Amino acid sequence: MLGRMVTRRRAETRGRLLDAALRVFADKGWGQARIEEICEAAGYTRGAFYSNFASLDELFFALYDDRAELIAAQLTAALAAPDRSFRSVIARTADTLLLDRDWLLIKTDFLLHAARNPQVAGRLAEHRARLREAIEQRLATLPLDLPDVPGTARAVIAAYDGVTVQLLLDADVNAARAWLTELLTTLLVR
Amino acid sequence: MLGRMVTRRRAETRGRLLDAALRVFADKGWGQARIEEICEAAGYTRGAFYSNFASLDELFFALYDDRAELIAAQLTAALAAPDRSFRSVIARTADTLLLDRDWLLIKTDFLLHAARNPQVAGRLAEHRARLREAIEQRLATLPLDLPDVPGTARAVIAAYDGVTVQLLLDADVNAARAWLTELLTTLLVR
DNA sequence: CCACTTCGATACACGAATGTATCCGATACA
DNA sequence: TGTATCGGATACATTCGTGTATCGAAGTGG
Repeated sequence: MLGRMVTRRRAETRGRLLDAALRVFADKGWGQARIEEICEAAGYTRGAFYSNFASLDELFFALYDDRAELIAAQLTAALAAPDRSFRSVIARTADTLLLDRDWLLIKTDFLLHAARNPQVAGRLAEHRARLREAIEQRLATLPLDLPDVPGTARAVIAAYDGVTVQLLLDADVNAARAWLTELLTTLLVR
Repeated sequence: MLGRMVTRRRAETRGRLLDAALRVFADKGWGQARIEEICEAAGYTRGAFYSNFASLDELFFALYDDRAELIAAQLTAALAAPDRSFRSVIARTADTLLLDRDWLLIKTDFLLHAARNPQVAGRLAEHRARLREAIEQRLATLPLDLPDVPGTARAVIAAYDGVTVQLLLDADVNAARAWLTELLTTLLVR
């Protein structure tokens, strides 16, 4: 299994499994997702799964890492773009962070797992640190004269997490974005 | 099973099962908690369980309702007590809301379940509505001259949810309380 | 104090999900 | 195009958790 050559067919299968897993995990939750269900959603049988992953956890971790990477890149890009006002920074940040409810579901599953397994928590902490750092750097460049940039960055993340809960419950992405925008404005403009 | 007489022994068993379930659910999570493990933690076998509950879900819902009731009562009491300053209101609110990390773990499990099952969401919405209402009423009596009381109440809840995530990750209750206090102060005093 | 009820323990049957071993078709490469 | 390797399907054994049926003991009321 080590140093295995990655053929085109193999990469294709792996990709389809990951895509299907995203849907199944979002739908059923990590704990209730079944290997067979993911395979079925991807159009394979369990043979394909065990040929590509050792366990469901391995698949979940791979999926989480992929997406976390993607989100971090998107946020960094959104923050790096030039802006007229910091209000537009806020708006774009809110849009970027609240793109995908499925991802929030999976992320929350992962959060719970991390909360119960300290060794898993590291992966999540790393991801959050990246986001926080990107936010801190952007905050420092805003014409806001903030007394406590790290604290403000943490407040931004807390607001994000708080609005995430709201979005998970009412599934209204637009309302959540407006709400996050309002919260961030309150936190930053005072 | 309907209209069953509740003997002392029965109430005792049910109570022990609920206590044990709280620990097991907090430890393993709803999806991974096994009936047998709960019975073992309570000092019974599965016979006792099936004599008192029809399913694990029924037990979980009973547990959730009990605790939600308790928390709501605690918060209402904390908010009702007379205070010199609103800063002390904030501090006591923060203390009340962040008493018990186990409860936060279970509540988050429930949140995820509600996010995926609209019919379950009602229970949670009801609980949250009670908390929000208690907060709104208290906010109205504070000498703060808030322009948007309902909005501020929602912001308070968002801050609570945001800090909850932080507490789940680093398990530092004192830090979380200080942090929530700071956030609430920022939101209210401006 | 005895008969009767209830509660929880034990034993059993069943179903679901997993992981592995094996096989065959597909794919890459000479 | 022939051949060797790889990838996924299939079948099987096994484990784990559930739910039910039954039994004995503790508790209850007359």
